[in-house]
Amino acid sequence: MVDDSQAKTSAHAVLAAVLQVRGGQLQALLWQRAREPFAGSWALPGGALAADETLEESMRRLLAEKVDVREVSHLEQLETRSDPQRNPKRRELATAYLGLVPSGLDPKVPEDTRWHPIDELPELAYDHEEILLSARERLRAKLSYTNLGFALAPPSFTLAELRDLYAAALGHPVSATNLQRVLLRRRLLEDTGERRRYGSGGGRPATIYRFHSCRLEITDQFAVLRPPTMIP
Amino acid sequence: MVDDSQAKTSAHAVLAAVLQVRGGQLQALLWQRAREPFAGSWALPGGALAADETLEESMRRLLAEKVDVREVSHLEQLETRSDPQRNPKRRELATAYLGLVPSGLDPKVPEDTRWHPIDELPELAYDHEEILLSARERLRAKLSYTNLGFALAPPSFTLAELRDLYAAALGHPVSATNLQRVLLRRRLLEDTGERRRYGSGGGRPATIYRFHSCRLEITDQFAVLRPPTMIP
DNA sequence: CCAAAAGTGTTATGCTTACACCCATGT
DNA sequence: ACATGGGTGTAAGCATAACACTTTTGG
Repeated sequence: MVDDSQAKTSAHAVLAAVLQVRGGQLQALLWQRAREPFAGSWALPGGALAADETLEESMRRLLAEKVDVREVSHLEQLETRSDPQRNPKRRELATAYLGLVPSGLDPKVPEDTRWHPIDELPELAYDHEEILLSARERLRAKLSYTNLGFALAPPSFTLAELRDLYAAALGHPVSATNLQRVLLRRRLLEDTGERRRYGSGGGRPATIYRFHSCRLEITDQFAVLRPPTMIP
Repeated sequence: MVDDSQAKTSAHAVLAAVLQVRGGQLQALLWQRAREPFAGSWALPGGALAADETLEESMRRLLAEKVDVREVSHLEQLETRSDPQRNPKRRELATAYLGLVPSGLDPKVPEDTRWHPIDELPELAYDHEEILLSARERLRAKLSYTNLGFALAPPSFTLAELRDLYAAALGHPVSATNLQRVLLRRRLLEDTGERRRYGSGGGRPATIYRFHSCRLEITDQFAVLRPPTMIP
């Protein structure tokens, strides 16, 4: 039971699926392993949990070696992987996180580290491909029912830009018209009052928006089976 | 200087928030601690992860000491807790699971173990109250957009019975009329062809239904920002 | 015939998509 | 003027909530 004075111990790693929309594609931050096991394969950033850290503190510390942590706009725990075979060298649990970096930033990364479009992944080490794909699922779901878009977008943006971010993350075309209506109705977006002209060629200047809040909020409480309305 | 490539190790526990609707209330399975720390407080069932198990295998093994595991209709990972202070005696990570037991069963449980209505919890040990409440949130959300009801319901049931289960789990009144429409539209329920009469007194015999599937399925793909319909 | 419980019909509402149309700007 | 992209108006579709009404049983 819990009080077994004999504490079982095991190595514990943290891993991050760090995602960013770059060049119109959803991309993941990966580093290439030089040593066995999985030499040559690509891996998620991460490392070992230290003695007096929480998992999230550990994740932020380790991520700092790859990207400027201040540039990570959102970090949330995904799942803890525990297959005894997942690491061929030793028993190791790994807790995976989803990290997001706003579009437009280009953090300096180490030599062995690169962004990879999530649709054309190289050979990945361990169970990292599964983790990456489940991170993408989580992102897609939360884009629909929370304000998580703030974590993909720069501080301010036009609707066309935001539409491209959503389309890249969701993997399907998104209509700027309808995106605007949904996000305004939910009061996720604010008009900054500014306007921006597109590069060359004509066109009406676009309204520049920002997200009203940059903390995760559930904005579309699951519609179904909601409590009865109390207004008589 | 310590070689950092050596794996950090820490004790790892698994914990289950086991929920069941009994007597019209959502209840949680808890056992009362006899020893320090938290002697007298109530705790979630769980224990230490063994060397060659996955977390889920470990969870099922430890749960078997409390309830017949065959009676657990659903088990899913929630979250891994890692606050270094969460266990005052030693550093310990804990991975929490949500377990569900169908209504109507009454598994034999040990002396120190009892069901508690989740609305009137006793003093709980460690961070177990937080875990329990987040388990309830997860259950409530998934009842709305998946077929998870199968895990709360007996093999067959009338709509009035199912309505009571949903109401207990969701914590608000549910209309049998509308529940029927939603679940039939989504093809979650099947008519068994049988009918059942209520105890004494009149009343039309109710149709007996069963869930079409007893594996978790997402039935209400988040409505918003879905891909454009391809039908011209 | 009446009470009780189950189930169906109907309407209203709200959110979303689709698409046509109008607006503002550069060349 | 006209091309280009931004934004609004509007209608249609669909799922759900609310509630009245019908059906089926027992007494």
